[in-house]
Amino acid sequence: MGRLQYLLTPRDVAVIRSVREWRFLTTRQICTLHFSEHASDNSAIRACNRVLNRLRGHRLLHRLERPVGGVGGGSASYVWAVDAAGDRLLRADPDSGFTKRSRTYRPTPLFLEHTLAIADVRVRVEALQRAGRLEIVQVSPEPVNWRPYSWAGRASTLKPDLYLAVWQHDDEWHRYIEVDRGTESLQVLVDKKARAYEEYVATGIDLSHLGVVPQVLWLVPDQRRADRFRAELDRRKDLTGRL
DNA sequence: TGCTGGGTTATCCCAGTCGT
DNA sequence: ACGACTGGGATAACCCAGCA
Repeated sequence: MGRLQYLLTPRDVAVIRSVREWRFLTTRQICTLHFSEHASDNSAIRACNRVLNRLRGHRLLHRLERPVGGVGGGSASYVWAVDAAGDRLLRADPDSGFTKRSRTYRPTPLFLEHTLAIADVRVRVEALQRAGRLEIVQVSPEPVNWRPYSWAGRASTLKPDLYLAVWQHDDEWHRYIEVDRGTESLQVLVDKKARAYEEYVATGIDLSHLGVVPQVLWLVPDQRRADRFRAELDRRKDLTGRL
């Protein structure tokens, strides 16, 4: 690994770190995050592909089988994960924060879609920052953003999909983000997830640590799902729904 | 159902630039 | 001079929508 380190540019390492941090990223997402300085989108995507294939050649990154389907026509982007050498590289750096070994595995399509959707939120926020619309203060994926807490004498862990703090319009916004792909039943969503948020906020942990109580942002596929989610939330008399 | 056009993305190839 | 990187044209591969 020692020699390989000297063959890598800071951008190479940043790409590997990003992929490890978000578990899976598409070529397009990596391009938006790390190849924004090119003259055109075409140049950026070409440069991105070259770098990704070079990293794949060193077994730093692993490319998943080409996913069939996709939105809006065209072949879907490749999906990337960290390969064995990339994982060793990150763990060799004590400052990277990655200490546990990450094994390459074949994710289920549902898990992959959900993970990529979360990463997509992060990429879109990055694009908004570049456009000068906001300033990212903190963005934390799982498991960094997990919040252990104790409720009614039982130990639990709040597991948001994403934690986001941004500076916008002279105000700092804190949000827990839940990305719903419409695949889980609304009852489960409300009874497990929404209830967990209410319990966690009631402990007052965030208020004492952050000085604020972040709201929960639920991202749903369409308006119909949003309406049904709201109705399901309103049916629970013990949930305030103000989060 | 099969064909066609249009849109998107990946890849190949060549030329130019830059650092060593 | 050489290798690595970058930019851009051309083209292949793939999917979707519309139409007969």
